[in-house]
Amino acid sequence: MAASPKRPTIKQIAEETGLSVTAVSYALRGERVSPATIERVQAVADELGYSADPVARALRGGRTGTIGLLVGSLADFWQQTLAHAVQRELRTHGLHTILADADGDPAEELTLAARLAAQRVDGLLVAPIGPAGGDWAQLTARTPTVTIAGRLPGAELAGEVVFDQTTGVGEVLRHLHALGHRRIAVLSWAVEASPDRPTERAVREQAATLGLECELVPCAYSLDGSRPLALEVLDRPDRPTAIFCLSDSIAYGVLHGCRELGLSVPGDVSIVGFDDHPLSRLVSPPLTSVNWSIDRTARAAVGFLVDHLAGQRGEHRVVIAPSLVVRESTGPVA
Amino acid sequence: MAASPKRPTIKQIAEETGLSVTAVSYALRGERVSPATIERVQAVADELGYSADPVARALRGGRTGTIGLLVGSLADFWQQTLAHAVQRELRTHGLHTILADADGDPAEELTLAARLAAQRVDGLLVAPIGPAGGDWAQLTARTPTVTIAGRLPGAELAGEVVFDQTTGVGEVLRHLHALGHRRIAVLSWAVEASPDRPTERAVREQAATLGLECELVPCAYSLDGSRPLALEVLDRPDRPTAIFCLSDSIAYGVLHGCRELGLSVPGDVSIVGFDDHPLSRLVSPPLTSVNWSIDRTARAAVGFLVDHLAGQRGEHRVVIAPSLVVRESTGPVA
DNA sequence: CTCTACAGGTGTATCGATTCACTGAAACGA
DNA sequence: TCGTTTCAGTGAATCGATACACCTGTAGAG
Repeated sequence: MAASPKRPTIKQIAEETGLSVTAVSYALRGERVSPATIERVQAVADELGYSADPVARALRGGRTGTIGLLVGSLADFWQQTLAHAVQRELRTHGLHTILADADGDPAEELTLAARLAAQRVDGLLVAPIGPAGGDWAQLTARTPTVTIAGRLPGAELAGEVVFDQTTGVGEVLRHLHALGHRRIAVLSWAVEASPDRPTERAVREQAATLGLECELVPCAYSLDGSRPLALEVLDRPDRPTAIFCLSDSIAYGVLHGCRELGLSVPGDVSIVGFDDHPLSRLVSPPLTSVNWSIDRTARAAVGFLVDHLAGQRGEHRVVIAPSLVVRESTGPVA
Repeated sequence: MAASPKRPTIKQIAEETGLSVTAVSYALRGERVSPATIERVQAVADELGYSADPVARALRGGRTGTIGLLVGSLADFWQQTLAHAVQRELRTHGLHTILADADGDPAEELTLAARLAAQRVDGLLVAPIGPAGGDWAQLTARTPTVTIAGRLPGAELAGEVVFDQTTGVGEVLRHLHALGHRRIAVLSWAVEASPDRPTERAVREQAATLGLECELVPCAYSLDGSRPLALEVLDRPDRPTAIFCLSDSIAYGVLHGCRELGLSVPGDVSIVGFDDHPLSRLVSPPLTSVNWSIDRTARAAVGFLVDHLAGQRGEHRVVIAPSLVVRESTGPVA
């Protein structure tokens, strides 16, 4: 093979055209120099297949056209879908994506975000798995940051997409209450990291109001994490009549566990999820869940960032309303 | 808030310690300078919270510790899972990931790969959606590249993870044949882009051998792409008795279509997938599919790249064998 | 006919880290 | 004691693009 030919630089164009590097730089952006020069430079650039080196440009301090996306756990199906939606939305704005995955470890989030910022992303989108630790003040002061369904301690935000989890929890609990359920297990993730998340608080408060007996069970975020837990919970003598999972991924594991135990859903136990992943209508039985429009979420988050980058400082907080989708995994208590 | 304090640089450490920038640079890597100096520099670096700027380092030409991962379509559930597995595997080697998503457009793949390379990734992992267009020779000569289940025209590879699709197709067709199926629709993706992929060729050849009537139907890669197609195929008077989907995502859409039409699976029609996504055992009915171990795939691909970066040029091609997982979506023809 | 303004360029410092070539001093063998 | 090697460290160039300060020739105003 030929010795790897280096990619063309602005310097080569300068030599080719007999101009100075400076002139070429301006010409490529269509500034200051004469139309004739611009055209000549463009021609040579096209011929050489030139494109500006993003690394050099980043070092100098300009825009990189790249946004960092930090997700709490790519093992979660919903966050996978979110990642795709955000990536696609960014692309419509001509922006590229760098994805980092904390893989379920909240302690990693700040580190990874810092790493993304160091790569000179123009902005940061963070969908944390729980209230991350550390102090985000410095980082967010330097890099415009938008959160998606999560809080960052000390952060100064360019935008915020909030899920109205309180209302979502309320709809689920009222739905179960109306079906006659009184003893409910709630599988929640990352509880150790943050025992007092608004979601869990909402569960406790609204359960009390409705007179429900709700037990919060900490759970791993993944399919395989929730299955053994489900087996344990369902094996008890005073088995709950319904299980409310704070993510669809968890619910899938529970469904699997029920199948193993030979329990019928919703005959023996009702199951509710909390993301409404596209596949939730296809699992067996189709999962009752709470939908937060992923498209609206992605569009809002990216919109905030793009506006901020364009210098527009307007409204930068949106609340995504939940909508309970009742399918076949919930039914009246036996 | 305080005016955003810039991140500490090597220069600041130099001033703080009274050393030259050069000395600090060496000290931070523990070379050449005296142990006492190394310790002093380390202390100051820790105090300032210094970490080397990856962009500056990249510009200079060194290793960046970052690998680019290009996937053909993040809309596909299997590729989502792959992305996560690869990301996690890279992390065990201390490597970071930049993810790019061609979003189903094979023409985008080369462009995005070039963009990743321009970001100075140390290596490239490419899971293309089909034989991508363009000439990959230049790019792959500059950046070590490993392919996952796909071919890149003109590429010189650091490694290659191949799926033995021929055998996989054979197992599926023999399974269906044994159940009595003779008229089968095969839903395939990205056919326009590459009508003669090995997979499709295998379908044609082995169908002929077994005496099966196989119709290849081009299909979009996503859930919502395959549903309408399924409706169309299943609505024909000479409806096939089985549908073989060349990805689980496609199969999910078909399952949904069957449900809408009130067709029973596998009573009225058998369905087979081709990735064995983790959720395939949970959909209704559980999907018969072909499994290619994602973990082994990710480990092999990353292994090739890591070895190549370490200068070891050994075996760099592995074939992942398929394993047919028979579940409840296939049954004897009525 | 001079003075000014401006279009159209060029030279050079800069971003942060790395690395080659070099220097001054100590250490060492003969 | 002299010459050489090693140690510890410095200066400057480099990677590619950008932006500020400056320079030159020409056109228009007075």
